[in-house]
Amino acid sequence: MARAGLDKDIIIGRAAQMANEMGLESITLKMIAKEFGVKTPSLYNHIKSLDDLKKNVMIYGWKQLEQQILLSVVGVSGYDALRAMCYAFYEYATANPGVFNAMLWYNKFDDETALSATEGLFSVIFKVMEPLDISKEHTNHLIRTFRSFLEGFALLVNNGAFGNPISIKESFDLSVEVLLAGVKTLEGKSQGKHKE
Amino acid sequence: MARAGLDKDIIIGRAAQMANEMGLESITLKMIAKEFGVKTPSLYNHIKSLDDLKKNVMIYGWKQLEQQILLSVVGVSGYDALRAMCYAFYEYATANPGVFNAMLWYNKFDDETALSATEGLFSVIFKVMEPLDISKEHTNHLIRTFRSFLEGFALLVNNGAFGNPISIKESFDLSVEVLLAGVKTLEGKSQGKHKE
DNA sequence: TGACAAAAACTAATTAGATTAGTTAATATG
DNA sequence: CATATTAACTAATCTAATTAGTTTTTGTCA
Repeated sequence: MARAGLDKDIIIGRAAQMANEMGLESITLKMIAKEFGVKTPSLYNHIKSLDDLKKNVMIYGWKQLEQQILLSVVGVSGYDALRAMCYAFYEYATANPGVFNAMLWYNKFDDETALSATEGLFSVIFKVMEPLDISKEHTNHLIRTFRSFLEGFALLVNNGAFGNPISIKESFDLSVEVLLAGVKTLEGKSQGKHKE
Repeated sequence: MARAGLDKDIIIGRAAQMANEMGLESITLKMIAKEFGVKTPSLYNHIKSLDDLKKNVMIYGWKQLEQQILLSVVGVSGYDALRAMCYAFYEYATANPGVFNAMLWYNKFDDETALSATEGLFSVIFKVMEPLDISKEHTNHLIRTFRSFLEGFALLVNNGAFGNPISIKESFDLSVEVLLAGVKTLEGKSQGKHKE
């Protein structure tokens, strides 16, 4: 009955890795316990439930992604920075499909922890978009535009839902350019609804 | 032991409805059986498994969506038709969150049935985009662009992941205009990589 | 150092749900 | 009407999550 030296972070890290390897839905507490040479109920000394664990994997993912995105924009600015963030997102999401899956599904806003997991990322994105000549309100909407596209694209790639033989990379490249071109059309405009 | 008059389509329809009401993940065979006043194993006379049922809900959804999209473009053409399709997608996906969820998750391309569920929809989209002055190859990529954005946006809305107080409808409106503006920049261009 | 509180494992048991096997009753078809 | 098929049933199995209650380590402090 020697102790296995487990703790919450170790379990989260391993669960994340296993989720990437075999799919988020496939991981079970039994499997995770086995990885550590421990019986299933022992995990409950560190986590609240399987659902709680998956939520923690979600937070873990957003933190990692924030780091990657941060790295991607050092020394880059303007539309190039926006583009760089898109690629960083895509690379992380497709390289970590299980974790990304958790990021999609446990990312309800009603959850305080989920909120705090993404607020750092948001402030980075805001900083990158600030120098563009785009109104604050448009920027808020555009973040949703990009987020939707990026999460949707990665989801489809990870699920193998793009069946056509045409190149996925080219689709991504073109999509990003189309989005950026669309954003440029908003330069200098304030939001339409303003009664100024 | 009177027969309940079940058949596959009836079960799929009810499962779809229940998925919309309580979430795809929450439905169980026990609950569905109860709805019909039948014991759980009886369902197996009509479906192969719970997973099979969810896959059928997915197909059911794509068929319904195809109808809605078709309706949305009668008498409309060009960019207006593209815009109309976006709105039809959004309305269907958010009005049917459980079914949409199934559409996202069971839509692997490796599946013959999944393929056939969406090919009708694709041909509609192609027809709508044909009159635009956009190369065939760009069109293929752009379909992925729109699909990614639309699935991503609806996913985020349905999950309650947009926490900001800013209007979701305005975000969608702006996003669609940004995408359309981006698409217009491709008019008249053939794909860059061609060695002609 | 030794006692003890807290933490981490464990075993045993419960629950829930999917699924399978084998049985019986209703229905449709000749 | 006879019978084959279909649809329902009961009983049982399996898997996984979770809880309760017990034992063993381990770290701390007098």
